Amino acid sequence: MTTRRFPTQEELRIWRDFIETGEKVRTEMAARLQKDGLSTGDYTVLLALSEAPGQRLRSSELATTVGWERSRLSHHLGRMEKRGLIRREECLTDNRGAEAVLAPAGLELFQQVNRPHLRDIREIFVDALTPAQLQAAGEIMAALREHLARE
Amino acid sequence: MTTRRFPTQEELRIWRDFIETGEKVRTEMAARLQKDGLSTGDYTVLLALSEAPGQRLRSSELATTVGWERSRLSHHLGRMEKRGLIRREECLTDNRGAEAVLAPAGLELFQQVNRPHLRDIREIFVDALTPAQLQAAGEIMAALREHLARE
DNA sequence: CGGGCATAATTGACACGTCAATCAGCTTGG
DNA sequence: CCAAGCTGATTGACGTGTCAATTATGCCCG
Repeated sequence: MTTRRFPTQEELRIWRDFIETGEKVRTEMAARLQKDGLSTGDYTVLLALSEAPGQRLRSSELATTVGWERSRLSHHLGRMEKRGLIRREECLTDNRGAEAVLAPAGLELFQQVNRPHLRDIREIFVDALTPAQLQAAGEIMAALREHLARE
Repeated sequence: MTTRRFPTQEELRIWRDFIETGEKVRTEMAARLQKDGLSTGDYTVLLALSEAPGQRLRSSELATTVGWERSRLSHHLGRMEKRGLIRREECLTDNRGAEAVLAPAGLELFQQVNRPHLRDIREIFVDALTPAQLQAAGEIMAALREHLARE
């Protein structure tokens, strides 16, 4: 069987659904977090730091942990530092390096926001799907990711 | 049975997978389109206009067609107009109104990019999934969307 | 040792998205 | 008819993301 060159109408519809629904879900979650003064990026960084030993991480480790490009992280840390959520320290073992450290204000805000955020995940995502759909979603995401990685 | 307040570890893992994988897929597609000089937003607008009668649409219709907020569309059309991909015309039946019209350069670029883009959808998305997964993906997106709408 | 390359991180320029404010023109009820 | 309010669209400010260039340091090999 030859590989079809183009997607069918139905495949296209699902692709667009995938993109648009993903956008809507992210937007909704971003709006909810925003009410507590955090962007999704802020939350991601605070979560990673709060789980790190000493609540600090090298910039590059943090970047791979959250799956961001270096420069994106650098810009984001700059904004978070300005707001007092984190601070930066020099790395003792590598003078090129920098460490991001969770600041008290950042920790407090994170703790304040975390439970409501988890509830929102349940409300927006988990409660929308049957257990079978949830599992299928996990498998689909894994398949997409794997496929992307091998290109 | 009482509703659990927080997601389980597994549910949380799937949520994060959903967000991160979606981001990776969109980023990959955006990078491919970018090689031809289009953002995903550009493509969305060009597609909608190219399918519209007279290749023109009122701003507000265009906004609902692509599912964007007005101001987002307005900014985007401004950028596309500057590049000569579209132009704006006044609306005859409503003096407040504006119409976006596909410009020749926009049509040409869209036609040039469309087939490669469709191939990319197949490569990145359709080919990564089994037919069953694809169908499941469609159902999952529908469920999420429906759930969001009824909040 | 030291020149050249790799790596850590930042920066600047620019595209993008959201929010709140604004402006102009339509519409309607007293 | 006209003031009040609604609607279509734009704007400015700001946070965010990407790309390319830059800075500074580490490291390796000749």
